[in-house]
Order: sequence, then structure tokens, then C-alpha cells
Amino acid sequence: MSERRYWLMKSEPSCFSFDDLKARPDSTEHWDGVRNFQARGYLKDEMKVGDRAFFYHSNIADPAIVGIVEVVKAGYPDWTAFDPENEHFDPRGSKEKPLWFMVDVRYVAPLPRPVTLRELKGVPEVGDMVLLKRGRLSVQPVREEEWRAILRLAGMQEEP
DNA sequence: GCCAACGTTGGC
DNA sequence: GCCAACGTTGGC
Repeated sequence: MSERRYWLMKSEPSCFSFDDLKARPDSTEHWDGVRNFQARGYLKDEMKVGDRAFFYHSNIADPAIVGIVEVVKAGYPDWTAFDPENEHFDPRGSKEKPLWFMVDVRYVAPLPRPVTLRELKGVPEVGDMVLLKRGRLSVQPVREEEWRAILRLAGMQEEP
């Protein structure tokens, strides 16, 4: 069995929040609508079943990591790109030659308390995080040391 | 709501 | 294949 990798996935809570994920059937949802080529690469090829990700709330007064999710289905075509009615429609791809991909994630657990971006900026151990270096990437890798440092900050003794 | 940063597009 | 213009993200 290959080693679990760690990620961070952003969502605007007004659009789709961590609690919204919890409320879904099986607490599972497609992570659709990502239209950035670097993030696409992660979704399509690198995120594997069993990998875990921080769920990050962006575009709010105090943006923060609020919880943990798990990848339950690896990369497959994002059908919202095929639907002209959908806001994420992209005519460059097709069902035969999909351009955009998504994974399915399942709610695992909230952090004991949210860890804010503001707070992370003051923590040397996470100073190299993609979140701090390249703020706009909506799906991004997290190093294992960073993952653990954030769990510790949040007061989580043991990963569920 | 503003605007800086930065990813993407398209003319050349 | 460069790079200016444009559009979007996301912190503030």
C-alpha cells in the first residue's frame, strides 16, 4: 500500500462549506469546478483514495482550515465541464477527451478549533506552505510535517 | 468592495 | 514563444 499524501482544498463557505459536506449523503461530494491547470494535475493524477486534505474556508473575514476530509474516489472527468447550462462549462473538452477532473471527498472530522490563515503566518514550521507562498491555488499539496504541525496547533491529539 | 497577485489568452 | 491585456481569486 502506498503512502498517504496530504492536501489542502479551498472552498468559499457561502458556496460550499465544511458543514455542507457533512450534510451530504454519506457526507461525500464531488470536488467539481476546478479550472486551474496546476490543480487539475493534482486532481487528475496525484490524489489517491485514502489521501487526506484540509478543508479551507476562503473569502471570509477570517479564512481558516476548519476540518479534515478524505479522498474516496480518485480523479475522473468533471462532468460540469460538459454541461452548457453549468457555470463551469468549458467547450474545449468533451466526454471522449475530458479536460477537467475531479475527485470525491468524504467528511472525516472538524479540527478541534479552526486554524486561521492569520495564525499560520506566524508559525515558522509552516512558512513554506503553498497556502502562504501561492495564495491562489485552490487544490494544493501539504507536506507531512506541515500537516502534523497544523493538527498540533489545532489541539488535535490523534488523527481520526 | 477594493485591488494586488497571478493565471490565462491571444496577437504578433 | 513572448508578453501585454485581461479575468479571477481571495485577503483585507
